[in-house]
Amino acid sequence: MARWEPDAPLRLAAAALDLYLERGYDQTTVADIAARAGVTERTFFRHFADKREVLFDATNTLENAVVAAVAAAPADLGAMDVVELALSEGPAFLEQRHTHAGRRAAVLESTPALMERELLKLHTLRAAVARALEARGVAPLAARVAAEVGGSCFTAGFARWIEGDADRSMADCIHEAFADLRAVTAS
Amino acid sequence: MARWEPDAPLRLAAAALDLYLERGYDQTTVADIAARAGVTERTFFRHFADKREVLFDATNTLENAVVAAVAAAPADLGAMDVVELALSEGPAFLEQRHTHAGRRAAVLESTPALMERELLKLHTLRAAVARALEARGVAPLAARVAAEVGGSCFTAGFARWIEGDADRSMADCIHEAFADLRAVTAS
DNA sequence: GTCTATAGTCCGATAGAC
DNA sequence: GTCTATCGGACTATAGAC
Repeated sequence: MARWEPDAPLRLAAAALDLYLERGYDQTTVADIAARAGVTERTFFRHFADKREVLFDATNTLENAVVAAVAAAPADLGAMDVVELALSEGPAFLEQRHTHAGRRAAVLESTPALMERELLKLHTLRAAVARALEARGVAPLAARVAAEVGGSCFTAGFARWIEGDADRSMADCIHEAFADLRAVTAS
Repeated sequence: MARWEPDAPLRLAAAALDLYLERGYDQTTVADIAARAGVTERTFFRHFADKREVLFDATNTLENAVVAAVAAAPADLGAMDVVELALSEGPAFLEQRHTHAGRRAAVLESTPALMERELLKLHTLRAAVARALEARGVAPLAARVAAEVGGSCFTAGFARWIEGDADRSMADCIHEAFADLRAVTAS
């Protein structure tokens, strides 16, 4: 018999999301989260830097996956196509988590403090994509533009995926956002 | 003789920027800022919601100015041209504050907590621009794309203005960023 | 695991301006 | 009298230090 229940970070993240939804972010204390997960307050801060970061484990994984996908894209693709491919295929591991993503998005939307963190993560994601493009030989300015615009399409497509029903794939929704952009900018 | 020195918010904002530069954001307490401005801690929190907000007074003014400029733009301009005009002419009041803007940007860049807030403000600015465009009759999707892309150009142009010497106008730098975008997306 | 500093809130009191 | 800006102190929670 183990001395502790395993997967404390997982239980903490689940407890935090539940509580943020039930009673709101501000009305939830770290002590509440720790108690529901069956650990002490101190344990929470050992796994997560602060009360916000507990909702962003997948976001950090996402960045690595997308950067890897940029590097692995076929050599003959243009910068914008590389970005579209990386941002639609890279985060494939999220496809299984439609319900979770929706619950998480609901909390973010109603909590400016969490939205701030989300925007910072997306900002560093764009910067990482720009660097990965430059590593492929894309000119710095073009890399930055592609990363910025691609990031916006990712956000828009992801939002559409969450709002829709579970049977539409995230990759489809993101491709659709890129297609919308092309249609609008063509005119 | 008044009971207090006037302009407590101005003195607080100046003291905060100075201290954040001198010893860093984390190493500065609200009590430090209040003491340097000659008021109490309590007064700080009446004027600013939190320790970050003290650097964002101008940002809030900016949003109003840009939204007004969108509404006031000539009726025959396309969405993207309206955005370029509003984001280059709207914030004219910042032209006088090149030095201040540079000092502020230096603090933001080295302080993630402040960068988070900055990104949130830019996010709400984009959303406000999109709404203002829709009010002009621009289709929702096109309005959102124009606001997103325009926001990126504004950020890029503003950064260029800060890095350059004081004699280049902010409006010029922002127009240049829009021109860069057109050049890149044309190919 | 305990202790402590700091952020941020709430209540009330005070004093000048209008 | 009303409005507004200040100050004082007590209080909770976050987050980091020891």
